[in-house]
Amino acid sequence: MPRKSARKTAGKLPDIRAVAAVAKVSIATVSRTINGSSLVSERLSKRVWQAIKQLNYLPNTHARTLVSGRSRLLGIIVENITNPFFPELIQSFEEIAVAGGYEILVSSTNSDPGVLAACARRMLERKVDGVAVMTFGEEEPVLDQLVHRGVPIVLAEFKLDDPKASTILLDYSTGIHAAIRHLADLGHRDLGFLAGPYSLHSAITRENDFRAAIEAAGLPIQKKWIIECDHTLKGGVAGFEQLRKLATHPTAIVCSNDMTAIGVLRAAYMAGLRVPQDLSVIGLDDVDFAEYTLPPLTTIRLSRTDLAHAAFEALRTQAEDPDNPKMQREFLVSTSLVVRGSTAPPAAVHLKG
Amino acid sequence: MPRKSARKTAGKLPDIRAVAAVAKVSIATVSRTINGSSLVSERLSKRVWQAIKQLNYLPNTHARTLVSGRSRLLGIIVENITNPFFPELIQSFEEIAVAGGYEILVSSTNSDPGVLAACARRMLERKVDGVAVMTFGEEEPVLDQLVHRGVPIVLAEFKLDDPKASTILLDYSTGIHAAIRHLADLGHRDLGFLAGPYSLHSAITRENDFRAAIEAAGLPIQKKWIIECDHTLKGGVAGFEQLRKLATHPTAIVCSNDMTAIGVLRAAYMAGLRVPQDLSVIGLDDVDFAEYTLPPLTTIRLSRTDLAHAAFEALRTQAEDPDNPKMQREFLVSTSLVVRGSTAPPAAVHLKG
DNA sequence: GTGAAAGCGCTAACAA
DNA sequence: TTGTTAGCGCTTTCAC
Repeated sequence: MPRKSARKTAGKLPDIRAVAAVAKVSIATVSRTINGSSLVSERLSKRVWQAIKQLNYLPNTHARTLVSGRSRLLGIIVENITNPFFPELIQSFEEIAVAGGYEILVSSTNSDPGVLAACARRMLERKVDGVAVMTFGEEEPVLDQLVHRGVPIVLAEFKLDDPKASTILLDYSTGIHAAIRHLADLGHRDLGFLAGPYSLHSAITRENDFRAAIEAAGLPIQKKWIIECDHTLKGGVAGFEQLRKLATHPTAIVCSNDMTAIGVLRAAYMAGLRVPQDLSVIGLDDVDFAEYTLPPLTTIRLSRTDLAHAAFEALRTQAEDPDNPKMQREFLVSTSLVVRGSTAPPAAVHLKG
Repeated sequence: MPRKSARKTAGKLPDIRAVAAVAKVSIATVSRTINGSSLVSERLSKRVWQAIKQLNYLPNTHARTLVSGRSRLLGIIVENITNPFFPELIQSFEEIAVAGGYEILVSSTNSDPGVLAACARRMLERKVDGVAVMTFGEEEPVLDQLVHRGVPIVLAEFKLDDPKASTILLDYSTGIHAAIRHLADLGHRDLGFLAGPYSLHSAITRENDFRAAIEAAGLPIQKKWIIECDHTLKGGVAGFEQLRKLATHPTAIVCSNDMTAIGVLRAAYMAGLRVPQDLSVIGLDDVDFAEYTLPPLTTIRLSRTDLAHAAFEALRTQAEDPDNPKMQREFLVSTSLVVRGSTAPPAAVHLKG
């Protein structure tokens, strides 16, 4: 038996040449067929597809990327995959990207700039066609790396003056105003706010919108009732306890995200306070979980699907149509109030326990 | 100005040739330096690293993969990224993989075999060095694709007779026995079990271990108190409601996972039942969340870190040392009981509400 | 419409 | 120890 044949049967995966041989065409025709070029006659195209099926051929993306310069890989960097908001976002992003013919590379930074830089570097090595930076802050140093190499990026809540960078603006204001109005209508006047870590743009924007909404509602702002937390369950517990130590207490607490709110629910329970009778609580995000807390959480919904769509769209247009002069570079995602069981009219007992 | 220089300044990324030119060595030496070959003299190595830094050079992984045949990419396919268990697993897996010089490709199938097949195909195209299939069931059809192409895989709770396939056995038994003993010691005799979907190996194993533990504790098994749910919050609620409709009720419910248990907590609350006074509840997984439910959930811990470690180790050894005859192909991850606030001695009122 | 051939950026075998 | 060179599997001119 000739050597060549022996080697073939020995398990080498079929390549484009093998397909070409079986279909009795050139490798160029195989390539064109796979890539849907209109220049291939139906007759040959049919033969090629048949050969592909017969050999169970899978194109090698690395070879493809090497010559075409496009990897069809999109990076998504999130702040903390352990916060349910992000898996839900990743899930949407993956679905949309895969439907669009892309693969995704996921990284979670835990708000560590070093980790973030390493992620960016790895994504650069993998020649991603774009990166969605969903860290909501601390991204500036990394941006340079990415932008400098001409990789399209999309950021949340942060504008960058570079043609390759897009921004998704989050309109928290609508949802937060609705929340404050809801509370005011219920009769609350004393509102606290458990903020996210100030290192995040989102945390700052949310707090500002809270303050603006309070003023718009004609209510007083109590600075000591605005406390920086860290967007985690534990942080929510800690924030609540800090609030409790004060001489006076709010009758309702708005939280910068759902995790914080769920932490508050827990801490209030431990302190013997009933939600919503003794204390009203509002979250932000509307993670899947929010519907199942005790009591079900009233919260401000931020659609992961919308966010994922905007991120993908921004990246796709940048990657596939980079020279379009009137490309959309700003996207807006809105928020809305979802009323559930954690809000009610205020009672006499305020955080007293 | 010569054309070449103009082109360079025009933004082409530095390649290995550029580094070689700056360092005044051959490209082979650059390659050796990057790959830590011991054959490079310190003098040249230093020059090369300096040139790399100066040019801000990043090796092209696709070119590397193409010639070396190794992508340093590991796939991880999970059942449902929306179940907090999985993000925590992915997080661990990513950390370990990155530390080991690998990148990961994440996919979530939502228990859809079609999606799973598509994932596997995409991973094959990307030439992953291995795949961790953490779907706990329904993986057989896909296995063929992967195994047939010689890609190392690691499965949870499913043995495959192929030299490239490893298995992680989960010892639920220890944790479940401890849980039943805990309940028995508290005085419970009437125990229910909300199972996972029977399409998952894990669900079946867990239920079997529950039955075995009940018998071992000398307690009666009530078949009607064993109900198939689906490992989701909603499923937990539904399972509880089904249980409530029965003529008699268990005083304690063990759940196949934490999501189910949290659903039960929610449903019990809605039904006016107090946990743990009126009903004891035990989960399985010990997701981060479990500590923050109301009341904090007593649960059987399954370490994500251990699981991630085992998966990575299995894949790494298969990828890097495939011919080692005495390679470990079975790994064991254990479970243990974590007692928190959702269990207490039984009261007279049983699920009556 | 189709094919031949030139690389994409890198590793590894072989020479020196 | 270092350099030269032949591809890895594919896309994309450029001829025909």
